[in-house]
Amino acid sequence: MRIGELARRTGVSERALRYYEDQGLLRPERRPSGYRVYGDADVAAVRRIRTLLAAGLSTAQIVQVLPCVVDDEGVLVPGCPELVDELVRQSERIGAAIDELAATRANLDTIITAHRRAS
DNA sequence: TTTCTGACA
DNA sequence: TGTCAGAA
Repeated sequence: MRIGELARRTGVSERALRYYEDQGLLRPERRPSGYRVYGDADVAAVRRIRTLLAAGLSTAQIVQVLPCVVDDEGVLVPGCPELVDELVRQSERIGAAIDELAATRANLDTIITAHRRAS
């Protein structure tokens, strides 16, 4: 199928699909016309890419992760142990970011409260 | 009509 | 990522 159909079947824009290729996430074949040709497997691949992206992984990480991830009714099961290691660190960084934001909000709320009481 | 590449009031 | 241009 060409990019238009893949876009419809995955709900991902053609622009994004070309971007994924630039990042090495997808490697469609090329027709002599230059048109990209995708296989049915790419529909699943795009879905995996989307969920990985939604999990906060960078395209660079996904390039390495993709080959070691296995299907399972929508849930992605990482196959490589090295990968799990990196994902754990990724999760820890998110946790740290959440803590920092919470602290920032606490400070902000203190200021807001002070303003209201002064008004 | 569809897709391609490159570029950005 | 959207979107527009200019070409195939």
